[in-house]
Amino acid sequence: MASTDRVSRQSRVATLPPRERILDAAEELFSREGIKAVGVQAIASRAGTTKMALYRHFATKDALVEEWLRIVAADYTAAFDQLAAAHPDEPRAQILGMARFIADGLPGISHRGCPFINSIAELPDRTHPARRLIEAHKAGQLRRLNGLCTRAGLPDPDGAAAEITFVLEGAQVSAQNGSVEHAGERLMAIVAAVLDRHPAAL
Amino acid sequence: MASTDRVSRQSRVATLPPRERILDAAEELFSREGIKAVGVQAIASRAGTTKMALYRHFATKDALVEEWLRIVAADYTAAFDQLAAAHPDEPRAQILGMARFIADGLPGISHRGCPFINSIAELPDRTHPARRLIEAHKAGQLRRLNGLCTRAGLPDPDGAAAEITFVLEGAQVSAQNGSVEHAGERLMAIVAAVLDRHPAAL
DNA sequence: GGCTGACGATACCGATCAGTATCGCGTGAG
DNA sequence: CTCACGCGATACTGATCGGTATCGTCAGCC
Repeated sequence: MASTDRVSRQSRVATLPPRERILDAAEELFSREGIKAVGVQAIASRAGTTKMALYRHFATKDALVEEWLRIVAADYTAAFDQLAAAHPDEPRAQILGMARFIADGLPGISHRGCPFINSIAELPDRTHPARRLIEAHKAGQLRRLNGLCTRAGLPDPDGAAAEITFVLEGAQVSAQNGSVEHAGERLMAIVAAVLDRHPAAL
Repeated sequence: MASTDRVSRQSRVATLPPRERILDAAEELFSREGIKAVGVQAIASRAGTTKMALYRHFATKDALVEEWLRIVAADYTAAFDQLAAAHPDEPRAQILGMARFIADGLPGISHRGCPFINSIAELPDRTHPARRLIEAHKAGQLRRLNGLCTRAGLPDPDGAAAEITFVLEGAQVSAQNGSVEHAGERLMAIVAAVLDRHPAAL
């Protein structure tokens, strides 16, 4: 009856229950090498356990992939929710905060890329649960951006939300392939310009 | 990379030499399923030949991947060169042409994504020849855009080139994951707005 | 104290992978 | 005519894949 709820991201790795260690190992390896490139044996080894233990907690490798992506998506959502709570009536600050969150993440994922963009490349089947999860997450993110642009009083909130989405995704892709330097600063400048293009209603 | 090119190639599959049939099959399967998901046997079968014939023309699977990406990159470069030849002294028209080229390609790759973005996700090793090829291609594309923005008289050509790059990449990602509707129209409107934001020097 | 169930270790399964060896056929060049 | 060679077909190698079976051990709980 061990609680499966989120344990704060502290380095008590050695004492973490197997399921959490497996998810940590999966996060590490899937992000670094890709889904198909990583075998369940490698994940189990890095988690300091065995394949059998892994399969006691996850029915299949696909289920583990799905759970990993679910956690990543939840982390993003939580960060954005926190932003919303910190700036409840400042949609512009929330949008800039989201951009800052992505921009600050760029060095960390540098040359490796966004887990969603990378994973969807390995999930061509649109009916795959993990792919559905990614698409739902991206749709929700756009919906959030759309609401913020509307509340920010932008004249074309749909267009602005689409543009910001493009720029956020594109910055991650360009940071990964190394073509654009200082992608984070560029990203922030562009999003700020989109907002500055029209007077602040709030 | 134009779809008409691929179609015409495919309709004459029966008469093409084995090497070309293999490259066509690789294009089809790698784009649709991903690199790791496709075995050399599947490529040979779809090309109407055998693994042995494949290995007579390509030393390894990696070499075939590399050659495929080289062709895709060359197709993009050829299309942009053609644009440059058609509008030699109209950098704005060239930029819009590039955006149009990407926008028109979105429905074709819909929900499958750009081959470069997808492939780089499966090539985490930055020293891999195929990855080097992608990075060089993307760097060249940004260089081209940079030159065009400069010649178009934009006050901040580096910033504009980065923004257009972000938007082009982001549109492809968003079309793939299905979050943004009418990504092509959005893309064209944004690029046009970037250019319209400053007076046309040419 | 005795039971239950999670855990680690190991060995195994069938399938598939990239890559190789071999052989027979056909065709085109000398 | 003949010889060489590209080609298709088949069979094979050794490694690795996802997933399963089995067993000994140990910790918690009634």
